[in-house]
Amino acid sequence: MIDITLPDGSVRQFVDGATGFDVASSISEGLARNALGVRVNGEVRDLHRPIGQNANLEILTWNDQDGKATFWHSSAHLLAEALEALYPGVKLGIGPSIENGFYYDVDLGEGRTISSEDFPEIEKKMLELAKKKSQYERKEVSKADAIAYFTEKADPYKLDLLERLEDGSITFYTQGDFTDLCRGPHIPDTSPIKAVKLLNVAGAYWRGDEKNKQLTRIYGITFPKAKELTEYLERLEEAKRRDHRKLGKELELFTFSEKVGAGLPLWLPKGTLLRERLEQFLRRAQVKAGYQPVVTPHIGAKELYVTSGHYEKYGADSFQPIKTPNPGEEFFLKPMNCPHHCEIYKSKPRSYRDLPVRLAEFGTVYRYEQSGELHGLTRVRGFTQDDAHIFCRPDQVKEEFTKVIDIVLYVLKALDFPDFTAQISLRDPENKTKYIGSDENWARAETAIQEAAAEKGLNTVTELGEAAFYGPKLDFMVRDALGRKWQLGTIQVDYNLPERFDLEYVASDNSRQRPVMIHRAPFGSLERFVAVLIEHCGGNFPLWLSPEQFAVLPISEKYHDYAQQIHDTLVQAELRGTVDHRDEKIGRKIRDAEVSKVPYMLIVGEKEQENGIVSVRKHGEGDIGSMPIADFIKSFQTQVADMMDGKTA
RNA sequence: GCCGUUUUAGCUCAGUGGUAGAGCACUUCCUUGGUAAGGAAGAGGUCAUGGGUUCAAAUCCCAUAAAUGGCUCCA
Repeated sequence: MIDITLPDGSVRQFVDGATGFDVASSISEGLARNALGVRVNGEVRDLHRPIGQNANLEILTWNDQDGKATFWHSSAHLLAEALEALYPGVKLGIGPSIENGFYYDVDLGEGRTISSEDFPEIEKKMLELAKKKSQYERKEVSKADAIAYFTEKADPYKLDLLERLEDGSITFYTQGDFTDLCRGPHIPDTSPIKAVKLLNVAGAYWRGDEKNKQLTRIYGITFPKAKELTEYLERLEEAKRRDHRKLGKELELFTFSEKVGAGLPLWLPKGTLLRERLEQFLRRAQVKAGYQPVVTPHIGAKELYVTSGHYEKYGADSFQPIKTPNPGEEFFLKPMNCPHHCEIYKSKPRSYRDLPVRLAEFGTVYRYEQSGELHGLTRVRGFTQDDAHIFCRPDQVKEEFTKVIDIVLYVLKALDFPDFTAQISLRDPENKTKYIGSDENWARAETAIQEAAAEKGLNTVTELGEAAFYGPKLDFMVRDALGRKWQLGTIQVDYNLPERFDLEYVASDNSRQRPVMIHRAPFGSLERFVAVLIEHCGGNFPLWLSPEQFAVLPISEKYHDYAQQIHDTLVQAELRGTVDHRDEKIGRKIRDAEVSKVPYMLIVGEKEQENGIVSVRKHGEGDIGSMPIADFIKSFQTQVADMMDGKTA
């Protein structure tokens, strides 16, 4: 008999050959029906594989991320089965599950292609195969047998994979007429796959190496219920509607010009208002947190980057040097602000009493990103970091880290990103030599980060080996309104630059000590942040950020003077907005203001002019009644203050 | 950077080897209208750029650029 411990802590006994399915059945018939797999002591396995030992066991269903992954991985096999049926001789690469769905890399052979026009036929085939309720059967095979099988099948990619696998660890999975080399696990049979949608076809190199042959990658997603597929497709549509590239154009926030150059955004007046509001917001918070604003040039002499080490590492892949009439003199566009800030630190001797020194700059930097990487505002070649560098003593790292976390949390709250996690990136403990800085300092900083994050109650994920070579870091990953993940703010400890720039402070014992440097950017970059914000709020910005907070809409030109008067009063109260002077009917003016997502429309005609009031219409909600202008201002300001948590106007 | 796709008016997009199209936006006029599109007229294009094939190219071919979906990359 084996003892099975369930997630609620209860322990049940089963016969030796018992499977996850038996455990699920003993709990409830419904659970057994919906079970897709099991997690045995943390390892995801097939539902029908004997457990074979005492274990902590969890039944995985569609509601579990690992359950979904298993479902999608099994769907990838189903796709492969369908492709083999429809495209005889197709060679298969790999077919994993991904965050939303799965893909399979295939080699169709010379002259054959698949396009989205072929999807319906493949989808139909998949559904037809799924209905057969074929079991996914696991079989352990010897390496020799496996090689024989795929040699027979003439599948070079599977043979390539097999070369790297050890005998004794090889398993095959078979469903219907299809057998694949696969570690598993899989769902019990194909029947729960009820809704299938192939999404995309793209090229991908075998093993991600461009020297290898390019395979056709087919992306798809499946669901146990047709309704869920419909909802998923609706979410994709919504994401398209919210695409910052589309909204950026429609709301006149930013543009690109081929003449100016790829990846170099031009901020339009409304986008600039938005961006400046964000800057101002953070600048105020930073002043309160003891930061000192600085300004540094957009270029730096080559020597600066030789010292920082960036010349050696990135020089050849960057924008190339700017030459001067003076032979041999070279400047680089700055790819980051840190070296300049190091030089500011060095501008005078620093005492331990002076630390921490916190230098902040909205610094515009230029990086020559690969042409295929450019994407709207999220990946550009010129962008502005909300950068700051904190130079502190090693014993201050934790406190400084905590304070930076406070700023990031403040930003996320004010901008309405309630759902986020923090990723702590530490050294790879197996490979300490590839990192710069003393073991002691690393240990200290890593502990400091973990403690600071824990004390702030952050929901964290720790990744070993993800640290930069120069120090550990903490990245904030937000989830937007559509549930997509974005990396935004970052906090990084740096032991490298203080060393390279020979930064020092005089300690209490008059010795020279090395400060620790902390890089941090709560937004990451203004470009990227604005892009994420646009998609998060679908262009309906928080009131305090909205480039155009109100539009005064006169009923006819007889009320233009009164409308202008209202506008001027609001501008005096530091609200931003316009008067719609066009010779159009009120319905038209309202429609246009709604489309451009203006939060408040103030309609003025005879009635308003006589009584000295405005009729207020709220975006997306409609008429909310008439009031004196002072009342409107007051309610407006209260709303803004609430959003900012009363800390900033 | 690599592979695929795309590029026609300010925007969104039709279109065909033989005189360049629509809707919206824009300009002017009519209309002075009360909570999501009033009417009419007009103006606007080297069909991304450069080559080639052809009697004839926006259309077919090649190159370049940019955008886009992926891959690789991201100090």
